[in-house]
Formats: sequence, C-alpha cells, structure tokens
Amino acid sequence: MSSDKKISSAVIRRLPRYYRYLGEIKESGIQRISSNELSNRMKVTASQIRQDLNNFGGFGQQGYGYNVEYLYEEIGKILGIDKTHSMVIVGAGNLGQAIVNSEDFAKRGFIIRGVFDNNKELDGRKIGEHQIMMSDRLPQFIKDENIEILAITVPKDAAREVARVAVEAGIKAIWNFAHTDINVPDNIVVENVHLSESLMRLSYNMANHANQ
Amino acid sequence: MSSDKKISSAVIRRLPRYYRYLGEIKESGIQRISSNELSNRMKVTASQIRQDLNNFGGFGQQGYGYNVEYLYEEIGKILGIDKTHSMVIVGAGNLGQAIVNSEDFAKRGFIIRGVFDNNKELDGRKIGEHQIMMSDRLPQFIKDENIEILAITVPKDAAREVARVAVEAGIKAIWNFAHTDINVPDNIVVENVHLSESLMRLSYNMANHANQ
DNA sequence: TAGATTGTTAATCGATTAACAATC
DNA sequence: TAGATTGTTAATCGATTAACAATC
Repeated sequence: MSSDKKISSAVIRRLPRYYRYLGEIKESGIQRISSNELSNRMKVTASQIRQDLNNFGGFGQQGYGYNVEYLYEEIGKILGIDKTHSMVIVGAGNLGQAIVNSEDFAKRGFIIRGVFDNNKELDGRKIGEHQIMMSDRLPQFIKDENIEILAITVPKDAAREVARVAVEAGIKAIWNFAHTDINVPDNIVVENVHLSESLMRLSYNMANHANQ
Repeated sequence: MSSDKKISSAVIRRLPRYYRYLGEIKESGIQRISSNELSNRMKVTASQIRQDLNNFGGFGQQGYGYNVEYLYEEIGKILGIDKTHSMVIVGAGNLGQAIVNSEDFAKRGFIIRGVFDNNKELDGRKIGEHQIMMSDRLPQFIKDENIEILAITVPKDAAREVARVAVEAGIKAIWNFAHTDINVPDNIVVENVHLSESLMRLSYNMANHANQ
C-alpha cells in the first residue's frame, strides 16, 4: 500500500509538528480551524499548510476550514501512529534509560519490548520494568518477538555492528543516536539523532545572531 | 563580526556532518582530500561540497584538493567550537543526566557549569560531579557565571517558564528538548530536539518504504 | 444568497547540480 | 608543461508563496 507520488521529505519533516499543534488545539476544545488561524499559531504560511495537507488528500471544506479532531486523526494515520510499533533499545546507558523511562513514546504507540547491553555487570538489572538482556540475545529476540524498530544508544564504535546484526535478524527501522552514519540496505529506514551536531548548529547560530 | 551574506540553513545543517567526517579522515592519517573523494564517502555531490564550503571562503587549492587538517580546523571555527561555551541543564531527569554524563559535549567545548531541578528531593544530590541546585537559583547563576546556553530537559508544561526566566537573566541560546515550541525574542537562538517527532518521521518512512 | 475558505494552478524564490574557465 | 581539481557561473530542479476559481 505504498503511495503513488513521492512526498518530499520537507513535508514529512513538518507533519509531526502539525500533529502536535492539532493535538493541543483539540485538547483546548476547539473543533474547527482554518489554515489561516493555524498559520498564525504555527508561524508558517497558510499556503504551505494547505499545500502540505493536499499531498495526502482534501481534509478540509471550503468556507469552513478543517475539523480539528478529524485532521488530527488523519495525520496520525499518515504518520503510522494509529498502530503500535515494537521497539528494542540497545545500550542501557543514561540515554537508553531516558528513552525507556519516558512515557512519551509509549503514548504514541512505540512499545519498548526489550533493553540490551553488552556490559555483563548490567545483566539482569532492571530499568523500569525491563530486565537488561545481553546483546548476544538480540537477533533471536528480534525474530521471536517481531521487533520492528531498533534504537541504538551505544557508543559509535559499537553502533555499526549492532545495526548489522539487527538488520540480519530482520529489523525494519533504526533510530540511531550514535555519532556515526550507519550503512544499511535501502529497504531499512534510518532516522538519525545526532545531538552533538544539533549543539554545533546552535553554536553557529549563536555566533551569527541568527533567529531560529 | 556578523557575516555579510546570509548563509542558508540547509548549508548550516550539513556543516557538522562535514566536520565529523573530516575529523575521522584526519584521525585515519589522510592529509589531503578532493571534493570528489569526500563526496564518495559522504554520499553527497562534490558540487554541493564545493558550493557549501565556498560560502565561507576558498579552503582548497586547484589541482590539489583540500588539506584535511586545515579544513577541519576552519569548519570548527565557523561552527564556533574553537571556543568553549558555558551551559546549564535544567531538568535532572534521565535525559538531563544523559547529557551531563556524556563526554561528547565537553569534548566539543560545551562545558556544563550547573544542573538544576525543582524537585526538592533532588536538592544537593550529585550527578557526576555536579550537585543539583534548585531552579530558583537559576537566574542568579546565569548572571554570576555568565552562562550562554540553557539546555531544557523538563516536561513541556514547565519548559516555557524556565525559558522565560533564563531569557530575562540574559541567556543567549536554548537547547530545547521539551515537546513544545518556546517563544523567545529574536536575538535568542533556539535549537529544538524533538525526539517524538523524530520517531514519527521514522514511523512514516517505515510505512512508506522510503530510503533514508 | 453572500461570505468564507479550501484545493489547486501559476509565479517566485531558493537550493542543488552541471559545466568549465582559472589555476595550482 | 600536463593533469588535476578548485572556485564560480549557468542551468536545472524543487519547494514555497501567491492568487483565484471552485464550492461549501
């Protein structure tokens, strides 16, 4: 059920933000909103909002605007968070723990099914309700439990090997926090979170007085 | 010393990645590299590399290429990481701890000078070598210690107030991990890290079999 | 019906890629 | 000098904004 036309990544980058705003607008009890009003809140052009949404179909109604709840639901579907996704974390350091202990991801349907590390001292220790497993059990676990997403929070030197093993075991997507690019086959999705690069951009902007 | 021409944010987004690759190439002992060879490694066009770099000046030499060490240093300067930057963390949860305990940021010159939280049970507890301070001390600390960067790792409901107080106290930049946009004056730099949005993009791409 | 606002086409703007003269 | 490769201009491609007819 792949889409016909290729949606630009610039649009995809904006979708979660629409989703977040619409969620908040919905919570505040507002039932309909025009692209113009949404544009005021989000500081993007109304034109861009209408263009972006129309990549996926006509969600609005002339003379009325958009039904907030409906649009929120539809964007959720587009993002694939109307279903749950199974995830494992490899790397039980601070960052791994932060992800495990956060409620935000489970709330969006990303269910953590296992936490792995290769430090033997951590074997069996608990993070939240998860008992840390040794990394050599990772491939079998991915297969047995049908894990879709691998979050990599190990140091960069270990990251590629973890990715390789997981890909071989049939993982579908990798959420990579290690400071390295990982090379995987084209059909595997990789989403990078490079915190130190983010901080360098901040540093650049600070030196150059730029606006956000 | 602001730059004359405005550099596009697309270029800035790529700079840290150039920096990372050049650092690794330097470590591997290679002394010179052509845009073509770098393009092969990084999977971007050589043309883009040359265009990007030329926004900041001619770092290469016809017939030779680029001196790896020199280019690495220069990009470091452009990014402003030839100097150190003082930073505080507000929010001593898992994510805050992860940032404090990471060596990566200090390595790039981002020095953590204080960790704050408003949970009284944490008052005085230690994270690494940092004693957690209560958030009411934040504004005075920012002034006294000349803090440039505020990392916000508190839940979204508290984030805006923390930002407001810090801006009033003279903070220059905010590294925001809370799931909300924070509105600050134009001269304050904001760099957002919205992890759940990252995960939603991953989810979208997974559903649509896209390449990275 | 009149007013509002979308969906969509057209115009503009910006970013990427290609090409090549300059030059090491 | 000949070969290599940059710096930079020109061409292309894509994304954003503007405009407005369609329509609720």
